[in-house]
Amino acid sequence: MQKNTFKQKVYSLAKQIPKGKVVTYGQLAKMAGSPGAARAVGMCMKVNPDPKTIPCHRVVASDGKLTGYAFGGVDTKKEILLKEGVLFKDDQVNLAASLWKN
DNA sequence: AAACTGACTTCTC
DNA sequence: GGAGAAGCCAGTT
Repeated sequence: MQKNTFKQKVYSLAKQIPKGKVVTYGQLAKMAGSPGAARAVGMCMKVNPDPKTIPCHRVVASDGKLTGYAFGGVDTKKEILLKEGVLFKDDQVNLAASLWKN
């Protein structure tokens, strides 16, 4: 199936996120080909068909804030990112050091 | 096909 | 600086 929908692009990009790095929804949406579709990106993560291959926990808000991730709350998400080697700034991710740049 | 929803972003008060 | 409202995009019902 060659639908190549926005969702598919988002998944492909999410899988390419390197360990110890994070990306914002707006950034991901822009890479997917639709800047401003941050909300759509978030929805794609929610439907996340392969949470094992799609590190949705590496996707954060524009300010590096941990949003969503109902697996246990932002607390669990923060722990995971911390183990990945992501730099944290209190309750936010240090985008200055851990923001993934394609 | 139309309307509503949603893990967002940005502006304004 | 914090809280509230409006806007934009894609998906689901």
